Amino acid sequence: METNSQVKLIRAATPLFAQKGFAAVSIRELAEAAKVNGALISYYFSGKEGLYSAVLEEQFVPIVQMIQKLSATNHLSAMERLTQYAHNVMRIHHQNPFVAQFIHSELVNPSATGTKVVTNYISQLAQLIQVILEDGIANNDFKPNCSLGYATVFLAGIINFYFIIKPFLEELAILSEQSDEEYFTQAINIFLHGTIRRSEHE
Amino acid sequence: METNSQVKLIRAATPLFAQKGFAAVSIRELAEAAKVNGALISYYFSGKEGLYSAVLEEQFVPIVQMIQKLSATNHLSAMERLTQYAHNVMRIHHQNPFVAQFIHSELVNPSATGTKVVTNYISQLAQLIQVILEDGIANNDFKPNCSLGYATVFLAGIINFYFIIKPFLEELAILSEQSDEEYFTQAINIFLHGTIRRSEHE
DNA sequence: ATCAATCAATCAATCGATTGATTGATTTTA
DNA sequence: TAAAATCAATCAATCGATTGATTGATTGAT
Repeated sequence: METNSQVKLIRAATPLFAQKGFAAVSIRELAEAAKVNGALISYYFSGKEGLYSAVLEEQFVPIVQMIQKLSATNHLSAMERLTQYAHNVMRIHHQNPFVAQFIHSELVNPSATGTKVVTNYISQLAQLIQVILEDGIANNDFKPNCSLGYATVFLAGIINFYFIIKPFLEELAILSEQSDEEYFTQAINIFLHGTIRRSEHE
Repeated sequence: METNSQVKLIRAATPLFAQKGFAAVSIRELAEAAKVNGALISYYFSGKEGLYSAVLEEQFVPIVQMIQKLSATNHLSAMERLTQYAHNVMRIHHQNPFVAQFIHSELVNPSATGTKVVTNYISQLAQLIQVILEDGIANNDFKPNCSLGYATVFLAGIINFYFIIKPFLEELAILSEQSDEEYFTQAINIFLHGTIRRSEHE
C-alpha cells in the first residue's frame, strides 16, 4: 500500500461529501470507505470538519489556477477569452467530477468552513468575467446595453447548472449522452447570437 | 392560537430544511422553532422524513399549477409563451423564497423521498419548454439549428441558478438589489438575441 | 554493532452527547 | 365521556471525539 492514510481519507471522502452532504456522512462511514481507522480523521485533520475543509480546498485548486491563467490573456479578444473560459471550465468539471456538487452544496447549504472558500472563488470568477465583458463592450464586440452583472450570472448559470442537472436529464432522455463539448459550443453560440431568427430589425 | 400544530411545523421546517439540509436539522430544532412538542412530528408526519416530504410537496404545488396553466396556452406564440414562463417562474420564486434551495438541494444531494418529486417536476417542465421551442422552430420564430435539449438546459439554468447565487452576488456588490423583473427581461433578451453586436453576417 | 530512547502512525475501546423515535400519562376538544 | 391532541420522560442507536496502548521504524549514545 503506497498511499498514506491522509490521501486515502481525502480520496474516499470526496464522493461521499459531494453526494450526501457534510452532515449526512459519519466519520465511521468515512473511515470504512477509506479502509482506515476512524481515529485518524481527528489525528490528521483534527476532526470531520477539518477533513471536509481539506477536501473542499483540493477541489478549488484547479479553479484558482484557471482564473490566474485566464487573467493573463488580456491580449486576446473578448470572444476568444470567453471561449477559452468555457473550455477550461469544461475541462475542470471533466477532471473533477464532484466540483460542481461541492460548489452548489455550499451555495445552497453554506457551511461555516466552505463559505469563505466559495465566496472567494465566486468573487474572483465574477470579476474575471466582468473584465472580459467590459473589454468586449469597449471594443464594440458586445452590445453596450447588456448589464454586466446579469450577463455574468448568465454565463455562470449556463455552465454550472449544466453539470448539476445533466445526470437527471440523461436519465429522462432529454439529453442524449453526447460530449460536453457540444453543449458548450451551443451554449456560447446562444449566449452570443441568441435563439431567435433574424426576421426583424434590431 | 389559530394555526394547528401541523401547519406550525411545516411553516417552521421549511426555512430550516431549505437552508441547512435534511440531515443537518434535528427534530428538537424543528419542534423548538415551531414551538411544538417534538413528539408531534411522529404523531402527524410519522417521522422527520415525513415532515420533510410534506414540506417538499408543498413547495412544488405552485410549480405544477404553473405547468398546467402554461400547457393550455398553445394558442400564443412561442415567444409569448416563453415570456409568460419566465414571469411565472419569477413569481413563484418570489412567493416561495425557498423553492430554489429545495430543488437544488435535491439535485445535488438526492434524498430517498425527494428524488421522485423533483424528477417528476423536471420531466414535466423540460417537456413543456421543449414543446414551446419546437413550436417556435416550426413557425420560423427560432433558429432551426438550436438543439432542443441544450436550449432547455440553458433556459432552466439561467432562471434557476439566478436565485441560488443571488444572495452571494448581492453581498459581493456584483448584483445591485434591483428587481428580479429586470433580470428576467434581460435574460429573455439575451436568450433570444444574444450579446454580440450585429457587425457580421449570419 | 548493540541497546535504549524516541517518534509518528495506527489501533481497539470507550467517552459523553445527541440523534430519531416511542411510551404512557395528561390535557383539550367535541 | 370518548376521541383527539399534547406533553414530559425515556428508549436504543448513533454521533464525533478522545483515550491509552501498541506497532515499527528511526535516532543517538556507547
